[in-house]
Amino acid sequence: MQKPQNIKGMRDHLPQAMLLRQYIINTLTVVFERHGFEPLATPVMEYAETLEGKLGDDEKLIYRFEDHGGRKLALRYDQTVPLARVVAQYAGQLALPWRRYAIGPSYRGERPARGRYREFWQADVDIVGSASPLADAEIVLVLTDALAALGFPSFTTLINHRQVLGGIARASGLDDVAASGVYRAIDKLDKIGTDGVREELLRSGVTDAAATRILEMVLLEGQAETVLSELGHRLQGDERALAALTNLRAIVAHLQAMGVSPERYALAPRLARGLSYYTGAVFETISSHWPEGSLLGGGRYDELIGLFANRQVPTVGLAFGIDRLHDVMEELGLGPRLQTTAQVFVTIFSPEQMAASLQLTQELRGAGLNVITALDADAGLGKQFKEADRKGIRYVLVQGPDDLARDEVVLKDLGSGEQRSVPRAEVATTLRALVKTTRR
RNA sequence: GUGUCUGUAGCUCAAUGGCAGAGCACCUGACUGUGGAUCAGGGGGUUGUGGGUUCGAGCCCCAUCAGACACCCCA
Repeated sequence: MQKPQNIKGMRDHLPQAMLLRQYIINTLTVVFERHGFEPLATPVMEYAETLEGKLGDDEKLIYRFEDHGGRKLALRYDQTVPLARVVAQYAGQLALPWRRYAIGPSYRGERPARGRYREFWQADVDIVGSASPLADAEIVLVLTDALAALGFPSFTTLINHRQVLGGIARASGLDDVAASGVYRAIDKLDKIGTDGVREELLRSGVTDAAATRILEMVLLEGQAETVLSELGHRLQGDERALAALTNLRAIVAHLQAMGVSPERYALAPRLARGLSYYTGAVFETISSHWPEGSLLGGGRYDELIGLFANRQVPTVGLAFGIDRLHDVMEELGLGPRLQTTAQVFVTIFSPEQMAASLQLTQELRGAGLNVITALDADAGLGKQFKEADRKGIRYVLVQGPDDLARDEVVLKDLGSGEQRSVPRAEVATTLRALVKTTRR
């Protein structure tokens, strides 16, 4: 027999982990739908051609293979390119602007590391068919509400614009080729510090004077308005960069109007982001509890859908990393600590009482409780209590001959060790009240 | 993709190139119409896998698979 083993970078999620993952997914779904986003699902496989030519260097990470008919296929690399395909394919059926969300797995053939897997889940939200900065602001609002709903105590969404980066490169006298090295260098600011970035800039052929100018702009921090006006001074004469600043100013104004706390976002000229399809504003949310990388990232990509459709469809969106959210929440103790789905364990006193126990069980299920029974009518109560305890089920019911005669049920709380007799007719309401206060 | 390290029971780890072990967990029993605690017993291993060196390999060498870390990049 072959040794049971996972494929590199692919993980199993056992029940306890799945319960937290499902909580995350459910919470995100509720928040997304509260903002009117609609669900979309697409296959994990696409024609390789669909995914190629959209990602730049990252394409080497795409899983490619042939099916039995020799078709060249690929596993999706993210949920954004499939969205672009869908928008082009169902153009007549979708009323734009369209807010959609998608939660599912994507695949990248990277070397696995902490918070980085070959199969990973993302929760995407996108607003398709709107170039308004209000759409950009709405995406930031949704992510802020979502992380708050999950209970994150501190996080900051960094906001930048592709044309601010472009302006910084141009102001330093760099062509587009040299610029990509600059973006990569400044994106590492938080990691390698000012001196590290300067070193890397010089190494990629930037002059000392240019490096100083770049660093001056990249290091700008503080109130969004201050950063924007400082950048405005330094990027004077660069039409595209100034337009980007106007755009960012509008986004910030909308965020203020929406009531998003100024602590939750920051203008960050250093934010570069990798995916080559971004054209406008870019976002990334960081948490001090997760120094290794971002919890989510996104931005505006006004040209991607045009690669599939005959027209430009401006779109802005972002993707949560479910696996990273999960890891951080586990470390911080956020979310419910559920061990199992069952809330109540109904014992079977003996074969004679089995029917009564099964009937009680169904009744409780009908009342909306999650209930399991023992499967062995001959097992002693001790064994059944132990099963409930090990499963982490808090409430155990016993219905022996004496209880049946009195039309009562014994309810034991394994958390406190206390037990009491409850009239049979009141068991469901009693349990529902208990479960309501103890759950979560 | 590059580099470094790791892999022994379900888990955490021992074992100088010389008989593969401990603690916890698990199973059975003792005790009450009842879990945790205590006591008594028990089951568990092709040392990730495949080769090689050696009288002899968990230990040394090669390959491979998986994991961790740092680059690279990113969710």
